[in-house]
Amino acid sequence: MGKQTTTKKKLVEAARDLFWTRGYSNVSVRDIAGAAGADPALVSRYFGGKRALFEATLADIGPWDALSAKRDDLLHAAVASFSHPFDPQKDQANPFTMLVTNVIDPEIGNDIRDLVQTGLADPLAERLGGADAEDQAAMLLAVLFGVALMRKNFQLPALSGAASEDITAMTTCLAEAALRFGDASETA
Amino acid sequence: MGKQTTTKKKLVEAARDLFWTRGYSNVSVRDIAGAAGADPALVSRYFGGKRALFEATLADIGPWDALSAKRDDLLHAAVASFSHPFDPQKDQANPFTMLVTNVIDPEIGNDIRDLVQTGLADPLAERLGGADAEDQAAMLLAVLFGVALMRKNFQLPALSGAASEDITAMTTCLAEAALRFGDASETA
DNA sequence: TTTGAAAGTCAACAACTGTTGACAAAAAAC
DNA sequence: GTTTTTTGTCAACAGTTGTTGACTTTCAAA
Repeated sequence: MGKQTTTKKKLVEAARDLFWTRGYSNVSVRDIAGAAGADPALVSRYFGGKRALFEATLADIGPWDALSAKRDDLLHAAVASFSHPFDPQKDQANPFTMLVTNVIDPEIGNDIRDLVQTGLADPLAERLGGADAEDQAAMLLAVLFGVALMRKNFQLPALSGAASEDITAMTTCLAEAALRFGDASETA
Repeated sequence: MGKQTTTKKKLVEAARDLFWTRGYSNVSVRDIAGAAGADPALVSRYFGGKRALFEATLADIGPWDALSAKRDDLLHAAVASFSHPFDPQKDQANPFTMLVTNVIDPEIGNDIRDLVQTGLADPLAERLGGADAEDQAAMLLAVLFGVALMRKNFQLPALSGAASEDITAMTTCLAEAALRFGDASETA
């Protein structure tokens, strides 16, 4: 178990690859089946439908690992997590980029919003603590998602082509600025 | 002329309202025609097709007004432009939010990328000047688009509900940080 | 070898998409 | 008042979508 690549698993991987980069409603069941070398009918048979296949795509996304980092490494880990692909071997899209690509969708948009709120914004705010934690979390996410948007979606050559260390440095600097808002009375 | 609301103009306004908020491929010609109180066939007849109607939607977007602001007001104008609706009377979506909502689209995505590059990033970099102008422009846009993304697409309550002055202040502060990258030798 | 469940294939369905051509109504030109 | 142009309506088209049911193949258990 776990090592064999069944047709079911092939479908999930093809679905992740396509859904996460092109967006849910821009990918057809036939596209996925074709990429997986399987029959379109198997999607409904195995998962119960297109929607359920997308949710299967989200199943093995763990909690945001940056949240469990030490206080000093929190920013570094957060910035890094936004540029690592989900499966480095297959160079699959980043889960955070996936969120940006699928919020707009009329069918799954609300699920994505919930995911961002309860999986990123809320725990981050709690982790930061303080009176203005919510604002700080929102602005930090704005910086992280903003840079990801420029790179992956708008594909600005200044960021797409640049060395990733430079981008990381600049992003980290902006992220630090985002955490300086509000309470100057940040005590223990 | 210009005052009467012909069916053609109604179609463009309905198309702008829907395309800009829901995204190009998530809106059908019948949706637009229904919202405009017109027949779906008129879209092809008047504009030549769905795609052309979308482009008609972009027609009367002027150049980025922040670029023509004085140096000291540049940031303030830039931040403000990202939160003003296109048509205040109709509370229509913001052109910058429209860009985020439509980059993903397989049909018009490339046009949107071109628009961001040649209409925002390039002129902004030229306006800023200096060796690292491209990086600064990219990071400034990342901040602006990031905050817009949090508000309009992810709809974080921390930003959606907050007083717009507070958001403006925080955004401006981050935008200033984005312009501090690279050349410490910023001379005239 | 026979049985029976699991895995996969194929054609077809209803719903929706953008677009077109034939037609009717209205307005303008003469 | 008649013609002509504009403006709008309607039904239908071909293509794509997700999904279903009937069927065949695979393959392990008896």
